[in-house]
Amino acid sequence: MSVKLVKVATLISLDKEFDYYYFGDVGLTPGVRVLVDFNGKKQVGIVLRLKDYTTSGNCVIPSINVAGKVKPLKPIIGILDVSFTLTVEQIKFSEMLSTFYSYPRGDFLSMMLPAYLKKANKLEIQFNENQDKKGSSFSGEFIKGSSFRERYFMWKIEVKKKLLSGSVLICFPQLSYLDAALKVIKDDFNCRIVVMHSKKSDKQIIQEWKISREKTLILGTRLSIFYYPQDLNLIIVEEESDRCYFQEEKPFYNLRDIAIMLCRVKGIKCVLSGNYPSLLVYQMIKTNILALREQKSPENKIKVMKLTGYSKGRVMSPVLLNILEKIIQSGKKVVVIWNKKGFGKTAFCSNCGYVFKCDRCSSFLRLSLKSREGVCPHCQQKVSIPQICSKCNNGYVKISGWGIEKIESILRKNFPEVLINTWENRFLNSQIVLSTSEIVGSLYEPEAFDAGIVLDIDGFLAYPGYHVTFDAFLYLKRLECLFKDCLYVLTGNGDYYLFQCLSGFWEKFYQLELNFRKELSLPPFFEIAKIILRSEDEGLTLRTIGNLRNRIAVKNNYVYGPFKEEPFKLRGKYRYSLVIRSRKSENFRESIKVEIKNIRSSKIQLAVIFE
DNA sequence: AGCACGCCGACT
DNA sequence: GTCGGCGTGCTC
Repeated sequence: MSVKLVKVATLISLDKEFDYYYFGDVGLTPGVRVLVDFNGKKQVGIVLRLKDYTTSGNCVIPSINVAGKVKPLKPIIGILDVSFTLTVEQIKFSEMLSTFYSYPRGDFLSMMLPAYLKKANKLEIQFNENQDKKGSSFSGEFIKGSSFRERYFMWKIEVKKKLLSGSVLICFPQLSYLDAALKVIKDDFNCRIVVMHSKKSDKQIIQEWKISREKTLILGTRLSIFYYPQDLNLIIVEEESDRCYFQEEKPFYNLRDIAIMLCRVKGIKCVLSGNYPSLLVYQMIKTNILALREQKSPENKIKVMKLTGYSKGRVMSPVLLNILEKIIQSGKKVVVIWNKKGFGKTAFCSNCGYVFKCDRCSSFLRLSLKSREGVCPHCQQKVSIPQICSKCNNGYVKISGWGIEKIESILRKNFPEVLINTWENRFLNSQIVLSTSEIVGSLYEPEAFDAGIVLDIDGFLAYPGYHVTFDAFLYLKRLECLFKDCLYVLTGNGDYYLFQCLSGFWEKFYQLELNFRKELSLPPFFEIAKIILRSEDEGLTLRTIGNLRNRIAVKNNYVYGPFKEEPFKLRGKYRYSLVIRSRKSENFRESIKVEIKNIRSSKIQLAVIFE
């Protein structure tokens, strides 16, 4: 029996490894979870490496030198795995991620373990050998198709082939997409299918983790990549351009980047799939890092309707009514898209001007005229809207602005014979349906609507931020796929370059947008970090972000803010943001992370968006 | 991540 | 004087 020196990684936010000792030869290999006494507490750690301990002098208890002092080592308290939890490759990969994102390895190891395995629970699975399968070589491609079904038929054969000798991971940006896709996919495969996402309980996740260690088709959201099995053979990233793939909380990763990195490590294929690529992926296509496989889209379905004169700025314009009239007369069905639920935008007292709001958030309520009630879209809190103002007891409460219910009621007056409903209350035979942008998620699989009319794209474009134009392009292009005949886009800014690029050769828009980004020193040519601090104490938040701003401004000339983040108050927390711009450099992200490390007050929460 | 230690301002 | 918030450093 020999004494082993065991190098252990903790699951806390640290890169350091700690030494423990262990008497014996069996049961310990890299990747095994062990229980150790860490800082007086029992903690789960991962064995990184083992060494034979050679006694120096006549010490019986193994010890090490820490800063010149000899410290006795603590023993490994227990071994939690029958074989191992992480493979050697996975440990190495956590180190790669740690380097790439300049964030401690412990955070990535922690992502790789299901919650159940982070606690001192035994894992009784016997894995054969800790040897990772490697593919022959990395390759990447972008598959461009207008609907999920279309893209699916382009990569389905590949998935079937790869499943014969390993596992395949298909990632989705949101749960609703995953659910819709599962319906399409599930009957085509007779292998094991596992679904992985954060809405599942810890118990469900560990269950799925256990059965997905080999030859499994895994469908999941962004976290699922951290649970990849060692026989992973192919990764598909659906709707690669979706912003949901970026995690705004530490350790700040983007699933698309990790997917490509992992495929490189394993020498397997990575398929990015989507309606349109992100700007970054477009550049990767242009530089031949990714191949492009494109389903030639059918004829263009977007019609830009310029609003001028009387119609400009109006929701109920003659242009809208004319289009509806034509569609209804031809016996077709149409969806009108307006991005505000409820009856109106604000409820306020016509006497004292008091605006009714949720007391935890500063955003607009979803206002119902019938129940005279407002529901907060963020925290679901209900606010009653009285007839007479409850603040001044003297003045009618008015509901102003436009919501889909108001549009619905006015259209009913204009088209009394037509069946008009909101999206939630639609019937199979509804002729006009009023919907918010929720239609994009729920109609991942197109339904039987002939036409769509987008009413509020000008409102969308008015939102501050350099990427609204690009986002609007992706949004309209996604909507375009949902309708059989036509998508009408009503705008008062018909000369804006976005509207010139919605039909014809799609790369034209990418070229123009990239030119603007280059001229204005914006991503993907420059880097941007947006830091958002939030806490219940507004003064503290502002002070902290002010200090942060000053510290960053010493080294970086391009610091903007603090800004009030919209919504400013969210679930009782006040939000301020900073925007930092920098030339592309290796250490930009790292320098930001160094600065935000100091914000560790339990009161203040932090989000960072890197672009 | 927690937790201890130590510094500095507010307050009976 | 001392209580407590919070910045800093450490964990084998």
